[in-house]
Amino acid sequence: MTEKTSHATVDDVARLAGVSTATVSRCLNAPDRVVAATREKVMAAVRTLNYTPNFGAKALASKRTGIIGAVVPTLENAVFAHGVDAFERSLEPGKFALLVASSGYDATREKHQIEALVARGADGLLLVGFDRDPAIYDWLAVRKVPYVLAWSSGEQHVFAGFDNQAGIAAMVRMVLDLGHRNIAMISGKTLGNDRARGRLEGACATLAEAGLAFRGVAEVAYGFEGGAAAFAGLMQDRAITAVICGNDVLAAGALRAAHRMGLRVPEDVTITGFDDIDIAEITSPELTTVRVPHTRMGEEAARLLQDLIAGKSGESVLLPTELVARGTHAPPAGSA
Amino acid sequence: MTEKTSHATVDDVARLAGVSTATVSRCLNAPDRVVAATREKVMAAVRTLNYTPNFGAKALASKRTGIIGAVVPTLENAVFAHGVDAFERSLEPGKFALLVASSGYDATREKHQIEALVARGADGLLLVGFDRDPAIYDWLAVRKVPYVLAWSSGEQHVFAGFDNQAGIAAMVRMVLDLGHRNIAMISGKTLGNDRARGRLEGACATLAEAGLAFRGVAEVAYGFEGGAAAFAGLMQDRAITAVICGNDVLAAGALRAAHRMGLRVPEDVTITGFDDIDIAEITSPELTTVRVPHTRMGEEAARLLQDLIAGKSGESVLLPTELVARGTHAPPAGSA
DNA sequence: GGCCCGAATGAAAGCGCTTACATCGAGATC
DNA sequence: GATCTCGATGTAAGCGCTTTCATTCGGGCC
Repeated sequence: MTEKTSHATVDDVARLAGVSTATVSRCLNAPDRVVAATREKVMAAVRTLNYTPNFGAKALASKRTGIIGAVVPTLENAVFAHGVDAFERSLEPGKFALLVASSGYDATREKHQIEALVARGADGLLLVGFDRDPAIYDWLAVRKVPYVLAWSSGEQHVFAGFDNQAGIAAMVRMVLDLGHRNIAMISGKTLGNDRARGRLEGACATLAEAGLAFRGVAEVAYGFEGGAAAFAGLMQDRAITAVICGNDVLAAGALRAAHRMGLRVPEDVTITGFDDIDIAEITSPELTTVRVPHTRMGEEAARLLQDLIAGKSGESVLLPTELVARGTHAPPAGSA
Repeated sequence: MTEKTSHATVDDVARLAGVSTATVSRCLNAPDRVVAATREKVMAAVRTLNYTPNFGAKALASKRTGIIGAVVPTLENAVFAHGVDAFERSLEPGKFALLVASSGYDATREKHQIEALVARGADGLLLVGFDRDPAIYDWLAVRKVPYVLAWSSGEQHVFAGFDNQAGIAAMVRMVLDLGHRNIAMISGKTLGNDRARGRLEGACATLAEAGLAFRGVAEVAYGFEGGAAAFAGLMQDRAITAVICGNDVLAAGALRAAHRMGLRVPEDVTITGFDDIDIAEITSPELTTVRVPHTRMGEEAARLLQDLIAGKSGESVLLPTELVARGTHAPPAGSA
């Protein structure tokens, strides 16, 4: 039983090892700048005293915390959970740790969260998408906090993302090629959400190229319920033979609604998703969707951000999306 | 354009406001200990200088960081993503932030992560389950880091969780009542995982009470694939009429395997899950499972941990689980 | 009217670490 | 052999904030 309640400090270690505190510090942070024999002594002292550096003191003196912040809309969305998970795994172990905050898709809350993370000394930030008050970017610039944006692509900032417009365009094109002409879309909320907006716009544009327009568009909150309700609403229009969804969760909801309405998928109606998260493989039929490399994106974002923090310049990474044709698409019913 | 590159400090604010640094500090941390007029002056100065307290200095001087750490197996598992999300949302805003680390279900990695979080000055920790090297608990005790365990229940530690054994027992009992006698189980890896072990043991015990034993047990890694493969293997034994799964993901995998094998669920085989995560509602048929209040658990854990950090005593919280009968269960085929 | 009390504020001592700079020696150089 | 060089280590000055203790001042009370 150790009686002492307060922790050992560098001074204690230095005294025990018979060296100066500077040497102790060097042993811990730049071992190669210390001769082997000395290092042994110090490390032995560290072990005996069960010494752990004080975080606050370290941060204060070195002006670095080794903390990286991430603000995502919510971890309940598998897309972000996976991305963040991969991001965290790709952080140099022992050097960086991940501080996570969620905004609940609320711009004001996101701003607070960013401020909170920076207030906690975050060395860098991972943010989702581009849409946000320019003042935030200015504020980050003033404070010299590097950041990487993910799940989108653009020119003004460093990002690790993909092209939402191009991704959905490929899907819409496939649906058109199948022969569908009466198409509807279930989109996520586009306000302040460039991912949802990009997908909606990309889809509209592709349709326009073919001289068409959506037969109906519903913009709903993220979740199975939203997708289900929107689908039921849209299908009042019996002419519709295909429904493009802004993400897999919406599509899964739509699929469930279709089942309940007694509609056969894909015979009666084609339903497509976006993201290719796990659930896309366990619906029946399995979901035709657009694969987004969430894991890879998390990894690239981590690499990028660590580079920026190290003072290197970061080259944005644009990852490819890929059409995954599974079981929820088919030519429209009439086309025999 | 502000030319100054270094940030304002308490001294700058104090000087501008014409007060002492002590007063500035009070204004920021205990506003009611300062007279209104003074507070106004100080706050004005804070605004003009765009002042943000230095995190390291604050942590060093106050011996608190306002950082709470959480180590979960992985965020890819919706169960933990939701729990952590709720936990984070329940942290007193502005006061605490969440540092998340994942262990990948690896005990050694978990230990490193715990150490890393504590090294980063975590004021408290959220951990999953009980199974871990006792040395870790000792280490935390020595360092006086409070922690709360979740997703399990037990006596030796403060927890916010539920009874895995009781939860699965209810399910097994229902399956027995339905008339099934030839039952198998697909369990998650039990090594170092008290949740999986509790479920497996709870199920075995309940069966034993009825004088029965599992007709087969497969222990597989988390994931759809594991569930699917295990199901295919187990069903070599054509006598089996019901398969209890340790969690919903395994069950969804099993369900997919059943579809592919041409088995009808629930007519040919009953499949049950555990957790009641989102996917339980979008499989078809929808999954019969055991609901675990993940969100509530995250909230309770946050409350509990914040109490502990504040020096209050924490009363563990045992949350109830609930059987959710949906579409994947039925009496065995022969029982007409 | 003098005294005491408490609220508001100030002075200054750290908190534990990093790091620029100084120092010390031993080998290299001529 | 004296001087120079450079690597290893020590010295000590902060980093920016919180907090204890002291001080001041305006009333209330006898």
